[in-house]
Amino acid sequence: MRNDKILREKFIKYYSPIFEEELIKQILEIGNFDKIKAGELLVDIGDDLTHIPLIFEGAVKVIRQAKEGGELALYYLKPGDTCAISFINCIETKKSVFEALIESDLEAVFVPVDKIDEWLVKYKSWRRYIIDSYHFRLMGMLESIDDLAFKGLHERLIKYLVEKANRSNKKTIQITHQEIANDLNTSRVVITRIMKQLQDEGKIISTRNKIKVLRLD
DNA sequence: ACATTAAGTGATT
DNA sequence: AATCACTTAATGT
Repeated sequence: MRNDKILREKFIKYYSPIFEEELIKQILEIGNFDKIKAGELLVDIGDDLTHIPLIFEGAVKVIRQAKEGGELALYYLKPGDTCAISFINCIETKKSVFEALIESDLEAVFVPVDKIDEWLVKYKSWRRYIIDSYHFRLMGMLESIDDLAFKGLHERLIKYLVEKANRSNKKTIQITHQEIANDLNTSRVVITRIMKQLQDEGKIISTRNKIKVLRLD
């Protein structure tokens, strides 16, 4: 539509080692290249999914929402990822059962549904990519279930902070206790208390809207 | 200066 | 580990 040149170059750089040339050409021709700002809602529950994103910058948080208020961060999409869950949604023309929020400024190419299906037959690298994506998403969710079932909040919080810091490659993350509580499906007070404990142990420095992760990874 | 939002805390379940 | 009820601190207008 407009000046996508930089995005296209970035896409090529990231995906040409994975996809065969012909497929790259196809995506360049058909895909919608887009940038989306952090904080925006990419997919809401009930949305029709017409495209899947191939990400090459930023991160997306996929959230499960309970009917009555509760929510839980399930997994995160990073550069190189796509969400094959949305792919099956597309094929079945069902509505999304998850919410997807842009965690950090996103750059991705959006591929329409019908092409996904077509390429599965046509390109080996695409098949590999989609199948792997399924696998990774499943493992991501399994990990979330394990954490929820077998780990205490203390441990879950540490992991949350470390992973969040790693995703952005920064030691200092910008977030409130309330937001963390939402992602972990607990209350703010509990997060505040554990946070204080971690601070006393010298593992983090917590100030308003900011947490500096010191020695955890 | 005042209002709003984030974080800290004791007591109770 | 959750909830309540309140306090204190930081920030925006």
